[in-house]
Amino acid sequence: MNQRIYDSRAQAVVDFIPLEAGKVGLYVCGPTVQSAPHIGHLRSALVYDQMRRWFAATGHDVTLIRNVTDIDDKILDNARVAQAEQGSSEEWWALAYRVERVFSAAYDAIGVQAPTYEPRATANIREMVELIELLIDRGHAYAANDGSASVYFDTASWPEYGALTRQQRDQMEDAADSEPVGKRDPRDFALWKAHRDGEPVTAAWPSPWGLGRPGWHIECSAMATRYLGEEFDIHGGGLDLRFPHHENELAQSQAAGHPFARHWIHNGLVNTGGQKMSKSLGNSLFAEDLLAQARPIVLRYFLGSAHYRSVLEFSESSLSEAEAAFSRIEGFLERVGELQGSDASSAEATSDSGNTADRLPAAFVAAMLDDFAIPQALAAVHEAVRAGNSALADGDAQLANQHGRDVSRMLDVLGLHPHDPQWSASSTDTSTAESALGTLVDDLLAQRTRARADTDFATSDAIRDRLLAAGIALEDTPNGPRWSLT
RNA sequence: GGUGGCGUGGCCGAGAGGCGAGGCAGCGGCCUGCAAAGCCGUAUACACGGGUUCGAAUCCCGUCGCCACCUCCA
Repeated sequence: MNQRIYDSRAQAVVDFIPLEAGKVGLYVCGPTVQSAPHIGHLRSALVYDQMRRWFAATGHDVTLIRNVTDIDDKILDNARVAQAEQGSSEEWWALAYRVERVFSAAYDAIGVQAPTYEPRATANIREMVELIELLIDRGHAYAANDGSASVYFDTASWPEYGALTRQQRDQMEDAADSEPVGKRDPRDFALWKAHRDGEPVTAAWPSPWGLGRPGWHIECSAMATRYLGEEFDIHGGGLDLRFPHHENELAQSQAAGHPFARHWIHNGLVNTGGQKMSKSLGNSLFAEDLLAQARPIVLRYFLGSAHYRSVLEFSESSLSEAEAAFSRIEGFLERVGELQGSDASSAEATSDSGNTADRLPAAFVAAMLDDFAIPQALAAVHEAVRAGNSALADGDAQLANQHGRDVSRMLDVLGLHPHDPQWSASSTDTSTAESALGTLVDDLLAQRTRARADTDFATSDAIRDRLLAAGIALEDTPNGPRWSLT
C-alpha cells in the first residue's frame, strides 16, 4: 500500500511517490522570530515532526528544511518600539536571535526533533538576489517605477498566478497595500524592499537595485531551492500561509523556471473559543504557559490528537482530558514493564535506517499511510492498551508482553514513548529529590501494609488519605502497593 | 465580490453507502476490607428539509449555522 497524502494544490488525497526512491525532501515554513511561540507554532512543528518520523520509520531518508525568517518588518518594528518606548538597547538582530532560541527551546520541550537544517533568511540573501535577477531576466519582475531600490513580481505576467488557491487574479480583492507606490498593479508583491530612512543600516544589503532587504516570499523560494533543489517532494506550512505566501512562492519559483514543490500540504490552525488565535485578537496561548500547565509529553499527545488538517480546538479541559487518556497508556506500560523478562517498558532506540513499519500493528500502519491519520493511529494504540490490560487481567504475561511491545513501537514512531530519554528529567536535583521522597513514601507504605495486616483500616486509610492530600496516589497491586505523583 | 473548510452521542474526536474507531465523563457489574487502577457490559449520534438506493452519517439538490483566506500570521 502506498503512502497517501492530501495535496492541497490538487485538493485531493493522492499517492505519494518520492522524486527519488527512498528519499523525501520536505520544506516547511518556519516562524518569523518576532515574538514568543504560541500553541499554533508548536502544532505546526509537531505535524511535520511526526510526518518526518513516519517517513523515517518507513525506510525513507528524510531531508527536512524548516527556515527561520529573521528579517522582516515586524522584527524591525518590535525592536524599534522596544528601544523607543522601553529604553531597550536590543538590536533587531539580537531580538530575532533571542526569539529564535525561545522557539528552539519550545520545540525541544515537546520532542520536536531538529530539522535536517534550519536556514536563516539573512544567511541566504545572495541566493535571493540571484533569483530576483532571474525573474527580471525572464520578464516576471521589474524595478520599482518610483526610483527606489524595490523590485516587484509582475503578477500580470504570470497567467498561472492563483493556481495554488484557485483564485482568479481579476476577482481578488484589491490589495489593501498602503504603499502601492512603485508598483504596476496592487496585486504585485515585493521581491526586494528598498532600505528606508530610519531603518538600521544592519538591515540592508547591497543588490543590483540598491540597498535593501528581501521580501518575505522570495526567502522561502530561495531557501527551498538551495537546500532541496529546483524540484522537491513536499512543501508544508500553516493553512494561513496558503495565500498569499505560498501562492507567491509558487508563482515566483515557477516563473523562474523551477518545477518547485510536487505536493503542498497545510496544517490546520488552533482555535480558542471557536476562533482562530492571533496576535490582534489577543487570544494567543503561549507555549510557555501551556508547558507550565501540562507535562510536555501530554501537550505533545494533545497536539497530535486531532488530524493535522482539522482545526484543533483548545478548551479549558483539553489538557486534563489528554492527561487522563495518556495516563492510561502510561499505566499499562508501567504494569507490563513489571512483568518478568519484559522488554516492552523501555523505549527502543528508533532505528535510523530500515523499515520498522512491518513490526507495527496493521491498523496503525494503515492509519499512518492514509494521510497521516494520527487520531486513528492513536485509536490503534488504545486498542492495544485495552487488549494488553485484558491479558494482564487474565494473567497471560506472554500476550501482555506482545501488546506491550506493540504499544512501545507505535509510541516510538509518534515520539510519544514516556520512557524515551527525551522526557526524563536530567537534573540531578530532581532525581535526588525523587529518591528522598521515595524513601519517605516507602516508610509510610510499610506502616500502612502492617496496619492492613492487623485489619486496622482506620490507620491504613488515614495514611492513604494523607499521601493523597500530598499529591501521591496509591494503587494496591498483587505485588504490593505502588505510588505515583498525581 | 472571490476561494476553501466545517456542522457526529454530555465533551473531545475518527469514519465516508451495508458489522456504531478511540479517549474523557456517566451508568451497571467483577475485583478490593473500602478505595484506586484494571476488566466486562452499557448510547433511539451523525445541523435541517427533500431526493437517489434494497440500504445514506456517508451520494445528489436545497436551506440554516459556524470558521478560515483574499492585509502580517504556524
